[in-house]
Amino acid sequence: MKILIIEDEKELVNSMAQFLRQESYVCEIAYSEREANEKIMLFDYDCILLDINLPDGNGLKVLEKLKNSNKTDGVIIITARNSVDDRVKGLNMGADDYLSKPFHLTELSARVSAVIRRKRFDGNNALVFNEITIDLLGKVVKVKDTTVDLTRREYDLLIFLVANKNRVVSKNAIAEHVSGDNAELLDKFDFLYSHMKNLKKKLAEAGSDDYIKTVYGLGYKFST
Amino acid sequence: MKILIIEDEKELVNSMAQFLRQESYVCEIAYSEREANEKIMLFDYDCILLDINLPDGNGLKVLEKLKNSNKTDGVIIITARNSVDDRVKGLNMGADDYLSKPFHLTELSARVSAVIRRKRFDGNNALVFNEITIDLLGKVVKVKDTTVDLTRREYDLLIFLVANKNRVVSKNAIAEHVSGDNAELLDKFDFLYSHMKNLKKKLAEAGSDDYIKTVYGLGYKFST
DNA sequence: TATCCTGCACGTCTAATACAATTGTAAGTT
DNA sequence: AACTTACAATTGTATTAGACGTGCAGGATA
Repeated sequence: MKILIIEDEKELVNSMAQFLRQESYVCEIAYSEREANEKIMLFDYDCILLDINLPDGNGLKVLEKLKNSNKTDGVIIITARNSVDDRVKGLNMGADDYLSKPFHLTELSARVSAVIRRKRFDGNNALVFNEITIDLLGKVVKVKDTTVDLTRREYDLLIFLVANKNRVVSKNAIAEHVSGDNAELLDKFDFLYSHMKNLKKKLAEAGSDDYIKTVYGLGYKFST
Repeated sequence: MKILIIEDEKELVNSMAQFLRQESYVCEIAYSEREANEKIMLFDYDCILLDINLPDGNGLKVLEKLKNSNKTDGVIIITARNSVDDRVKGLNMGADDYLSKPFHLTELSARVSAVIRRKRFDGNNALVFNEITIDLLGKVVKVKDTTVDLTRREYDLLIFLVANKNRVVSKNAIAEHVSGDNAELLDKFDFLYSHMKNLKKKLAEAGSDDYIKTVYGLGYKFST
């Protein structure tokens, strides 16, 4: 899962990013409205953390732009202690949640997780595809009652595919979403092939059908 | 175990929190309805102590909100001396227990413990996982009749893992729940590693199987 | 005082990625 | 059609960063 943090206080950003990465999110950072707009137009994020008070503009403009495009990113606005006004405006403009400073990082993490579940998985805590069960909260994948021990990357991969089920997802999209590597992605899919192989293998060994289809030249598709 | 105290009399709050911390609970405090609502929505608590008479609103509203969301936190309402009415209303709205002022701190502690057992452990006073037995009342852990002497932190750790059995709990979550420390530093997991090591060692020495699995990069999981 | 908590330094080991070799697919060419 | 060619994708192996375990010691706690 990929998160964009739009916030200019570097110290705060760093601790946020560090904490969320520890929770296995992929984090990117924008320090200004300009940067934020660029990133938002270029990439998809599962959740955007938006500080309303930016140095070079109003954070609400970022939100407006986002909502005018047809992006589905979840948005949590971050407001100063008592600016109820901004908070209300933000929620009216389609933000999914808010958080007022100062906040605990665990609060942040909990909210992010909730927004993502709401946006990507209809608010479900668990997903079921015939014999496959995924406990999103416990991060446990099962095939007919036998637990499949997945590594972090394998789990991320599966979740991303499932979040886009019945649609083909490109390798670029996967790579970016799972590893967040901004290095030139040209032909850098080796790691993806590896994880994909291991994921498929583990699922197959546990007795699952092949729901992950490779679409030659395009990417992969999780279909039911 | 984590408790939220919603109460505006600072002196009372302090003695409650101090006492409960000595009983090795992690305590947080909300002095108003607003604060309470924020915290409740953000965090999971094992038990919430709710004073009905708050300065900025009616405590019953907090309860209502809590029960309308699908949170599982246990609730003990605290009422003034003779307000039978509030007490009845509260219980009807799904509170788990009540306590009328003034009360002994030992009674408070006992009720908290009871509510937590009911909520988190189906009302059991003891948990059994094959050869492991945990006496929640006596805080005694046994492996096949031999008592395992755990320190406070080790015990807390075990209980937290057990309360989330068969799910992966992140190190962040553990640290928060067990120590309540919000210091956000790079090496903040060292103490966790230490306690985890000692806990595992003691259980193993007593002849227990390895129910605590480390999920590399994600956290730990107690699985049966 | 004795026990326990927590930070530090160092060692170990897992899993993530890079690298290399093989197989599979879909075009074009004759 | 059969063959060729250019990649796409799979698979196995090697390397390495970083997550985790461990022993120890000073300091807190009770």
